Amino acid sequence: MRYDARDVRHIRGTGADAMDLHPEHVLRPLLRNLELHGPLSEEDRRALLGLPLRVQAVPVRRDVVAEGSRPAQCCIVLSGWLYRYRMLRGGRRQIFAFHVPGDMPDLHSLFLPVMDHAIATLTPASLAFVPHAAVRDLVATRPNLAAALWRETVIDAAVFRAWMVGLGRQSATAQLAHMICEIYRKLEAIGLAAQYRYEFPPTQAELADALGLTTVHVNRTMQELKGAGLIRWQDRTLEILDWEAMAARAEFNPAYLHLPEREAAGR
Amino acid sequence: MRYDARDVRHIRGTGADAMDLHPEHVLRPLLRNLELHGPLSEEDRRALLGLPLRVQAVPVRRDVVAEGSRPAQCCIVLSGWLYRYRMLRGGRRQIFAFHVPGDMPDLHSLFLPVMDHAIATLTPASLAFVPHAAVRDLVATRPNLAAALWRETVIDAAVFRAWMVGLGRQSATAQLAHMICEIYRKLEAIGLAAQYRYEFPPTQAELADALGLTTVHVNRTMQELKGAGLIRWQDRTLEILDWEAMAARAEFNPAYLHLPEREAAGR
DNA sequence: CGCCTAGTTGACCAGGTTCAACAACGGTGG
DNA sequence: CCACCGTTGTTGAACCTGGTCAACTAGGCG
Repeated sequence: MRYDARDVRHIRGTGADAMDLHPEHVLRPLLRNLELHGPLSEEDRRALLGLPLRVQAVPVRRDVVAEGSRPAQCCIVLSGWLYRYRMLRGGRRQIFAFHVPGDMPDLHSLFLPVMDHAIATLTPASLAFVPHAAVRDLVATRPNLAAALWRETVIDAAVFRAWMVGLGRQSATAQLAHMICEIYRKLEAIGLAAQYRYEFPPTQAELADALGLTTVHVNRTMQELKGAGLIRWQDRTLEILDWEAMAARAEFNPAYLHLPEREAAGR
Repeated sequence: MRYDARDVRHIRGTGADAMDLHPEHVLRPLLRNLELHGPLSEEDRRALLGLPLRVQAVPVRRDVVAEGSRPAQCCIVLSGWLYRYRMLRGGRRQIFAFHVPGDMPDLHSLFLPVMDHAIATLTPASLAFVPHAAVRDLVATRPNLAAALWRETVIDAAVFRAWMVGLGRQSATAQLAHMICEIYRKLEAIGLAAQYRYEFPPTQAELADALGLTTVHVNRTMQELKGAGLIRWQDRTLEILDWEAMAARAEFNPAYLHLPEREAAGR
């Protein structure tokens, strides 16, 4: 679990594949995310879809935004997974969040000029970049969109708190189970998972840095969950075999994700 | 470090002392906070000061906002310390943040209808409550104020991330040292601390729940810092005797607090 | 005076780490 | 086509940071 700085390269000039196309459907997951909490007006939706985008394919394990940099744009995940992390002395690393399609992992950079952490690709990913100026315009003129985006940043913080509980006060097993439950609910909400199965690309080393554990212990903890018949995990695909038992072990209460009630009518 | 639910009472009807006065100076610390990153226009400032406030004194160790509640107002800390926390089965507790004068600890409730954690007083405190409707009006009509408040929520999240690093990847000593450094810089920025001294009211049990440790270990860790001549702590007053050594031990880099550069001219 | 809270100390214990070796796999180049 | 190598995952054994339990001290306050 030691990392070399060279291990993660920056995307500039490393084979990133720029694309100029701007199909409206690329923002579908983001829209779905923003509208989880109530539909946007047709005007708001048009304003959002009118944002100037630069779509770019980024290979696996590249820094998209470096710690200490001063971004002039925000990125939107179109496909693939990203993660946010910070490196410490001695190669230690803490991962703060995983991001999936529809997320804007550096929306906060609109307000904080200098990045206090980095963002990198966990898988090959397709990203859309929007200039800060354009987003600033949008939120200054469209209060409802501003509210929807603000809410995204605030939910982000709620997820941080949930992870803090795991890091500070839960056993390795509970914490890992919690993460597995959380990711399922998040993916399910935007239509990227169903029937308790989803693609789960992190390596055990990445999981370890998210959970504050070692790879060795993640391995053993994962085996415990498998052995107890709670999950299956092969070929990057995770299946939750016993949701109730997992949720109980994790003390998982999805309130913090602030998703719409699932029994409510509609989507 | 076991807590009884009855240990923290809700403020309603427990001797909270309502006041109707509305002196403008009560918002001084909040204004100072919002203007750390650039002055507000005279109009924005007036709009902020024009918010309808209900000022209330709250005794120590009372829930101000309960987990699961649906706040219809935000609170502003005028004096005293608050903390945000979540309880788990078996009396475990994780504290997410300490809040000092000038903070709005539940600003996020403007967007998240149900509280996923609680807020309580760490010391007797004086709070100002503002109806959500009034804040909503404010941010809908005054984009610059909206941006300043949004930034507050986003800095909150940055502090969560710093704590996650401590919880996940630092030794007890480093983590405690980090917290001591962080609080000093925060208080200093709003003029509540200077010369490396400040009032530090948390008990060791509260520190333990913030750091993900036990009171016993907090006690020993604190003695280690004292023994090494790095800090002094008596009568709720903390003094950092060797800032450089503390910052080194904590790997403290204040960038995440997003405070103005201290060498820059001005205030 | 008595009680409650906060802090302190010691002895023992355990969850998770460290170190080391190895297996499985996929990609690559000769 | 296969040898080679890097990455990822797996296992065992020893170790250590921080937890648990329990007892005790020191204030503060009614």
